[in-house]
Amino acid sequence: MAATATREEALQNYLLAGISDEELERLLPNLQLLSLPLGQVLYESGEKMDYVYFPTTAIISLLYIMENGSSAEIGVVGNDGLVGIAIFMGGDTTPNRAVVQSAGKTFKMKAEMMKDEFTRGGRFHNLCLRYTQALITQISQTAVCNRLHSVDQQLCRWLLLSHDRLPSDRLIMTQDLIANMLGVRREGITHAAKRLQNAGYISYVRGDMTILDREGLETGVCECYQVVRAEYDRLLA
Amino acid sequence: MAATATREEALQNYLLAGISDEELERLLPNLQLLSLPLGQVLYESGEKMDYVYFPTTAIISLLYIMENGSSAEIGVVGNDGLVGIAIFMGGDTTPNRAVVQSAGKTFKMKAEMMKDEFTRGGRFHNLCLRYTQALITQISQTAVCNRLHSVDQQLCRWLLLSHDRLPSDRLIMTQDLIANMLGVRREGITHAAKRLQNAGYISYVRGDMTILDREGLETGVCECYQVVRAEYDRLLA
DNA sequence: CTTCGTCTGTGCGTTGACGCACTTACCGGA
DNA sequence: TCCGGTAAGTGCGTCAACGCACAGACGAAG
Repeated sequence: MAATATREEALQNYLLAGISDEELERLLPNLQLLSLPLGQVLYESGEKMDYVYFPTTAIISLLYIMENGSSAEIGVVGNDGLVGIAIFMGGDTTPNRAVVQSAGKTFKMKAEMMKDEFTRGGRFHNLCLRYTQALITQISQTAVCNRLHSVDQQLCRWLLLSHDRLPSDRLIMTQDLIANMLGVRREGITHAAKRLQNAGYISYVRGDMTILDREGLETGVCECYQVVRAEYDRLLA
Repeated sequence: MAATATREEALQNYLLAGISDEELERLLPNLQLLSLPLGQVLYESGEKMDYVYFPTTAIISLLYIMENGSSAEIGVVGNDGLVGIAIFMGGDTTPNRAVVQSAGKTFKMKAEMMKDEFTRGGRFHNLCLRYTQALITQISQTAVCNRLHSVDQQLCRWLLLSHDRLPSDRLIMTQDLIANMLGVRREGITHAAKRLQNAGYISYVRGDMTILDREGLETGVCECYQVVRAEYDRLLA
């Protein structure tokens, strides 16, 4: 199930690919590769984080769960980043749930090892902070988008954010789950997805969605997507 | 206009109050106290940040401005924190505008000095990161609240967040400005504010609002406020 | 005291999203 | 091959928020 990482595998994660050789050598023996099934919960809200995760092909969704059970996504993490920033930011926990949105592989590393390496300073320290700033932009833009834009636009944004982090064009995900992520009705997603399918941008059957025309999706998205994309490119180049 | 800081003045900002004596001694000669008028812009979106600000009695709002001119607040900063996290996070800029929401005083410090002190590690470094995590929670909860809650609830949240950072119970702010912050219609604020005034929680005339009954406001707010409050208390105790 | 500009209040038609109920379509297992 | 469960489609009434238009109401300047 869990195996020590090779260099090539590790480089699939952009953060691990961006640090110095010396740092990577130190981390490699502590990185375990594992497969995550759809729906698995990595952290529960308020729960102490024992591991930090560096996804390669998996996508992780950060959700806030309301007391009444409804939920809304605040951000998404793929091979562009890491799950568990609270470990090095000093809070140890966050009031969010981290759940696997798309099955795939990820590295995990003990929280203590993460803290040690972060404390050394160096490229790893700086890159983690830059990534955190990019994530802040994503969360901020989610807030703005939730306030000002239609479900149609938000679905486009969500599909594009997912596609950026996906190893292929296929996304295994029911409309019901997407609705929970976006914090809207399932029927709202049905309508929006249907429009996108009629336009030829996507196709789907029973929880199996394929992105057919990325550029088409980009014509339907609000500016929020591009703002986030540009910040990720700028900060993690 | 700008004067070097005394120790007592500096302690009005919680971050400055939380660092070691040695660190504070180093910073004091570089802190300038100044008064900020309502509406002043500290940073423009994408603009290089030359200074970091540690508010004492002023309140700063972080806004995203859409291409079409509409806007939405993503977070608010008072004497509990600092404006300009991008300086030490490594990005130097953010796609947000920082604007004075409530006139008052703040310290400012050169970005280079901020980076130097941050790089030393120590309490200051850790406290800045913990503050950043608290801010992330605030932004996240703004996203959730924008998605799931009514204008009435959001106005209560906004008033409580402001009140927490205010030196008195008075808030100089028109309904039109509040609407721009929350990204809703001015009329929506009129209705919500009227209900709160009828309930005896607030009173206002032409841009001069007074909080009369904090506990009353807390009965009308969603859980988002308490989540953010608890994280600030936990992380910055 | 009057005037002008700004802030607040109100009405009304529109709309996007919601809640609910139900149907249709598809898949896998018995 | 049938059947049960799940995913997706649809209709309809409701509601919160929107856009717009306009009417007070207040305050400072002349």
